[in-house]
Parts: sequence; structure tokens; C-alpha cells
Amino acid sequence: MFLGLFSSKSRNLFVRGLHFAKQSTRPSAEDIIFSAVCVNIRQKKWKFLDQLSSSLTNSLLSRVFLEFQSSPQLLLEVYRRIGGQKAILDSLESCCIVVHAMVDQRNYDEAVCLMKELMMSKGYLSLEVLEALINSLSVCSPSNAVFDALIRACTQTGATEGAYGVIKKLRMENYWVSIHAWNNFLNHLLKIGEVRRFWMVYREMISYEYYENVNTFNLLIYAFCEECKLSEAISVFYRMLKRGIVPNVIGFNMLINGACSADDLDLAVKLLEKMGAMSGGIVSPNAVTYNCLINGYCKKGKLEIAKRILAKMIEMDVKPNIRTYATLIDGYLRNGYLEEAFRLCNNMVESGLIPNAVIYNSFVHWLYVEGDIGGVALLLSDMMLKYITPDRFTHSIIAKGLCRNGHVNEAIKFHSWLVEKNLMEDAFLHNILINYLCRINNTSGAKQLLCSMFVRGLIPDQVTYGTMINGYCKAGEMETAAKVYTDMVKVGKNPNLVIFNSLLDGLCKEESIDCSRFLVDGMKRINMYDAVTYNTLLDGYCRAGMIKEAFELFTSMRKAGFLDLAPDFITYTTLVTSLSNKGSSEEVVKLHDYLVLQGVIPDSQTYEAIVSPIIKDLAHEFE
DNA sequence: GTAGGGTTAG
Repeated sequence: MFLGLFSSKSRNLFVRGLHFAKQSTRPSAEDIIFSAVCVNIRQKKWKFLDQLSSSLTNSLLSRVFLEFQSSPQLLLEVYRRIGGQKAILDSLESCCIVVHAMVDQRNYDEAVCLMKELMMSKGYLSLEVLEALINSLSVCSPSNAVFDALIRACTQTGATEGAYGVIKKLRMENYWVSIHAWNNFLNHLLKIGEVRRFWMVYREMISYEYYENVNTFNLLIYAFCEECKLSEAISVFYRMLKRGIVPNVIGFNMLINGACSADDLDLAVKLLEKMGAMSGGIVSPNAVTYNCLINGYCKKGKLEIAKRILAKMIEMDVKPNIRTYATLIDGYLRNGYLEEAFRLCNNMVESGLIPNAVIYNSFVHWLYVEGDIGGVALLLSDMMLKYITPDRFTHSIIAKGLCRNGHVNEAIKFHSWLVEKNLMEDAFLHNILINYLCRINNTSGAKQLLCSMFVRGLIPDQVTYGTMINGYCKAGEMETAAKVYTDMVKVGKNPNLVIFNSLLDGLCKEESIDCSRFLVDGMKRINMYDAVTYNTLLDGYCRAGMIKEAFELFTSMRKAGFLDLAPDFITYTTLVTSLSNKGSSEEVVKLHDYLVLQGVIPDSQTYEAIVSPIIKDLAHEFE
């Protein structure tokens, strides 16, 4: 039986990796163990393997895996049984034999899963796995699909550079990178919000003379939608048609969702209606299509229309799914219709669907917003009773809910509990806690929390740094804020507009007008500024009593109105407050009239507190 | 491979 192992297919591996060169005609000790192991595996007598597994050598393992290459289920079972043993850890190439076997069986999910384990639990680098895959190619049937699977394993574990490294290396070694692999990587870039890099990689791919397939085109549509470039997205669609590529419902859904998020619901509806015509009768709307529209209308508060779409959906024989209900329920909740939301949830249950964590999360969130702590407690215990596992959203919602209802300490305790139970936590949750700690002037607590993130291997994101910076700015600790800013830049995180605005606000509050101006000039140079920037600086001028400068800035905002910098009700409040403190009622009234003519509407609070009394005063004077 | 729920600025 050993002779079979010397087929041309296997020889390569033996020559390279195994100590088979003893040239002995008598079977070695390893041979004897090998055949015993194989017999026991065939008979599924695991006890023998279990006893032996800690002493299996690399070469023996490779031989065993090769032996069972053509019985992938058995192979997988063997691998799983000895997976925790050190031998497996040392023997990346034998693991790759299993991966190849899975790919040969078209069991890609298992292959991806195995490689994720190699990288996540066993700590191999993507390029090490790649090398081992290439080395074992000669003993396994060559299939490029293993590379696709490796790239998928990388993107699924968030190893962006790992995935890109594999693509680069494959190209260098003259292996073919499939369009699927490129698409997978491009899709990953979009998922993590790297739209700029998406376009770079796309251009790179095109420069190697690849042809886009329908999935690539869909990704282009998605990317343009992310950038709110709807007309470009639609033109991609037509470019695809011209190439003779048959569109699918996914591309349409991306367009429709894009239109919804760009607030163009009319276009979204038009696309839904024209789907058939635009695709030559091939594509018709599915549940996702309707869900996108329902979501669009729910977010706009147009619940009646959302409900009509649900009815239409049923009429067209498209079955509403859990997401349909989740979207509608959230829509009702965010518009204050708690009763309706509960009723809808009941309908859903009656139709045979079981509420999931998303639905519970919506309820919990909005009940917290209403301050209904008792209701939340009931819902959470109901969730536990039904064995619905809370996810990281649930945790964040609870933390934020506790904080917003004034129980910051409870939220911190809740967080400690999560840590203790080793439950999911993420930067998001920390951002909430850091924010609320800062709000109650506990910047040192916030800092501790930030440090604890590093200890537990959680990477603070832009928002974490932004929240810390804002906290220090609000506390008037501008130097510390600046230090956090430098730390952030040091770890390669780019500051964003929110962070600049926070810093600016801090400078304005301490009336460092020169610094503020300097910062704003810098922001303008890199084209990172918005209405908040102007309003903040305006507030700074007013605080410093620089009314002339304030008005000049106000005028320039009017001029720049086309750039989304038109004065808004915050501008209004800032100026009006400042002017009324300085006692010049007539200016206030003039400004008020002007802004109202410009379509700026004061919020009622401002109006009641400031404008209304002044107008009354003036009215008295004229009596 | 598209759809739902949670952070940040005046």
C-alpha cells in the first residue's frame, strides 16, 4: 500500500518535506504508525487517533492528509480532531492539503473557514499561507480557486493589507488573479468605507486588461452611490448594457438604495417602475428592492407611503421578510408611534416570523429615548427568555440608554460586566462611554477608558479620538486636546472635519481669535469646512465682542450660500443672542426679518426666549 | 455581492 504514495502526484512533497530517504526496504517505525492510523481512521476509531495525536509528526500528518484527500469529509473530521494539537500548528503545508481538498470538492466555505483559522487563531500571515498553498499545489490538483478562497479569508477577517499582499504576490509569481478575487477585494474596500482606494484598485485592475463582469459593474454602481453620484451610477448601468452584460436585480437595488439615501425618492420609485423595461424584461423587484424603498420613506417620516409599499409588495407576490418588518417597526418607533410598532411586530409574529436582535434593539433604543426604563427591562428579559442573543448593537444601545437617562455610572458598570463576561465589545461602545464621561467633566475617566482599549486590543477609531479631543476642548484643556490630536496623527489616523470643528470651538471658547482664524484658514486650504465651522467662528467673534467681524463673516456666508454654507438657525441663534446681550434691539429685529426672508427659521426655543420679548418691547415703544 | 438597529461637531 505504500507504493501508492509514490505516484507522481505525491512524489514532490515527499522529496521536499519528508524524511523518507532512509532507502530502507523494511517499513520504518513511521510507516507502521502511518498504516495503523489510516486503518483506524477508515474505521472511524477515534480513540486511537486521540491518544496518538499529540505525538504525530509533521511528515506523518502530511501523509495522512494526502491519503484521505479524496475523502474530504473524513479528512475534515480528522483535521478537526487533531486541530488543536501543536503538530498542526507547525505544519502549515499539511493544513494546506486539507484546504486544497476542500476547494477540490467545491466546499469553498470550509476552505475559507480553515484559512481564517490559520490566520486568526494560529497567527499565520496571509503571505505565509499563500506560500504554503503554492508549495502544496504540486501534490494537490491545481486550482486557482484556492487563491480566491484565501483572498476571501483575508477580507472576511478584515485583513485588507493581507488580501492586497496576496494579490500582488500572485501577480508577481505569474499566477492568475481571477476577476472574482478582484471583485471580492473591491467589495471589501467599499464595505470598510475606503471609496478612494476602491477607485485606485479598480483602475489598477483595468490597467491589467481585465474585463469587468456584472458584479464589478454592480460594485461601480455602489461606489458612485456611496459618493452620492447618482447620474454616474446610472451611466455605469448603461455602459454595462452596451457591453452586452445582462444586469441583475442587485445592481438595480444598489441604484434604488442610492437614490433613497440621496433623498431622491421619486427617482427610486421611477427606477422600481422601469426595472422591467430597462432590463429587457429580465429583472423584476425582489424583497430587497421594496425594503430599500420602505426604508427611504420611513426615514423621511412618510409612514403611510411606506405602508402602501408593503401592501404593494404583498400584492406583487413578493414576501415581506424580517428586514421588511424591522425597517417598518423602526420607522414607526422613530416617529413616535410605539403602539403601531408593537402591533406590527405582533402581525409579524402571526405571519410566522420571529423577532430578532435587530427588532429588539430598535424597541430598546426608542424606549430608552422615551425614558421608559421599565419597558426596556421587560423587553430585555423577554429577549433572554426567547434565547435571542444580544449583539454589539444591543450593548451600545443599553450603554447609551443608561447614559442618556442620567445613569452614567450604571453604564460604566455594565461595561465592566461585559468585560468580565468576555462579551463582545467594540470601539463604538467605548465612544459612547467616553463621550458621556466627558460630558460630566470626567475627562480622566474617559482617558482611562481609552487606555483600557489598547490593553484589550481594541483599536480606537477616528470617533474615539474625536470624542476625546472634543472632551478636552469642552473642558478648556486645549493643550491636552492638542496632544491627543498629535497622538492620533502618529497612529496614522487622519483628522476629519468634526475634529477640526471641535478644536476650533475650543479655541473660540477661550477667545483665542488669532488661533481660530489660523485654523479656519488652514481648514479652507484643505477644503475641509462647513456651516458648523462658520457658525463656530461667528460665535467666537461674538464672544470676543468683535461684532464687525461677525457681520463680515455672516455676509461671506450669505455669498457662499450655494456651498451649503447658507446661514442656518444656529447662525441665527448665535448672532441674535450676541446682539440682544449687547442691547441693540433694532439690529436683532432687522436680522430676524432678514433671516426669515432667507428662509432661515429659528427654533421655537430661541424665538420664545429672545426674539419674542424684544419684538414685544419694540411694540410697546411704538404704542 | 444589494436592504434593517448603535457613536462625534455649533
